[in-house]
Amino acid sequence: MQKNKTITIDGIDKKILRALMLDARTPILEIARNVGISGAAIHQRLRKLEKSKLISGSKFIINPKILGYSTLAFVGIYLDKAANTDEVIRALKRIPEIVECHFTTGSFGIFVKVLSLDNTHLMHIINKNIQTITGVLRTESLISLDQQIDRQIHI
Amino acid sequence: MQKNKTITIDGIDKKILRALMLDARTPILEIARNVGISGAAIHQRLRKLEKSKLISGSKFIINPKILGYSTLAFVGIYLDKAANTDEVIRALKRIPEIVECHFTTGSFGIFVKVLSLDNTHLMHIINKNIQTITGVLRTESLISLDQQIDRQIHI
DNA sequence: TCTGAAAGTAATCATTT
DNA sequence: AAATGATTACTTTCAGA
Repeated sequence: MQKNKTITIDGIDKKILRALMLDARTPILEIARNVGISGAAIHQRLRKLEKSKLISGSKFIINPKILGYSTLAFVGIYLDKAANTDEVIRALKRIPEIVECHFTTGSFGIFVKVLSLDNTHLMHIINKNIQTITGVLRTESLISLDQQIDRQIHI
Repeated sequence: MQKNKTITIDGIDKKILRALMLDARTPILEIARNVGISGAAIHQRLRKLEKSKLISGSKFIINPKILGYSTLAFVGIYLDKAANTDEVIRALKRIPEIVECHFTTGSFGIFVKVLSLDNTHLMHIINKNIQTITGVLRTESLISLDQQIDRQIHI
């Protein structure tokens, strides 16, 4: 168990975070001008926020559609009572189209988010890659026809 | 409908993308040294990748746990046949704890991802904020006990 | 598509409040 | 603890190969 110290963030921290949550390459000096302190001060605040682990990193966001990945699906995976869950997770990690994987409450044990080229490709991933894992009983799919919201927690 | 031109990316583009997908503030010159071309050339390639929309932006990633958001849940929302879906989506956008929202195939019409402080808070969001929207019949929740995979499409 | 040079910006550090 | 100005390293743009 990790003990995460709580942190107090003021209005300046919020402005810094809001700018960088939208665009990780927002110029520091632009933020500095907006909040009225020096670039070096913004930097020190960023280091503090990173140290507190409130900022867990930064990423360039890739648009999967440009690579032909047009189908997004959620797949619930029902596991055998005797299934070795660690083994199942390890097998799921080896499927690159799986971008999220959760242990969940409810009827299925594992819930994954899958990016695929099309429905045929999705079917292949489910039938050939997921269903063949030892311990997997059956799956239930939900295809996202359109995503309306994609954001982070509000600060 | 948006027409996205397909793009050819070579090994250098892949190296650039892989570095920046892991850390959006990786120095361009560090990448330049790794791949053996100038910083200016990396820059031009980045502009090409942005223009193609393969790169759809960059973000600082906030760790919700540090802000006390320890419960992640997926909620399936069943809609009335007569529901005004645009109205429902608009109402969902006003709930800041909803970070993803999808129109989906299958029994429920809408599927959302919710970040909440704890189970009590989640219950409040479902009962007071989601169930009260006109057109919403009932909901079905799935709580993520542990997330094992969180990544982007493999390049 | 690449390079090297020039101008602007980021990151670090010693120092001050 | 949080800010600043100076210094070094990096990013960005541009003319030209």
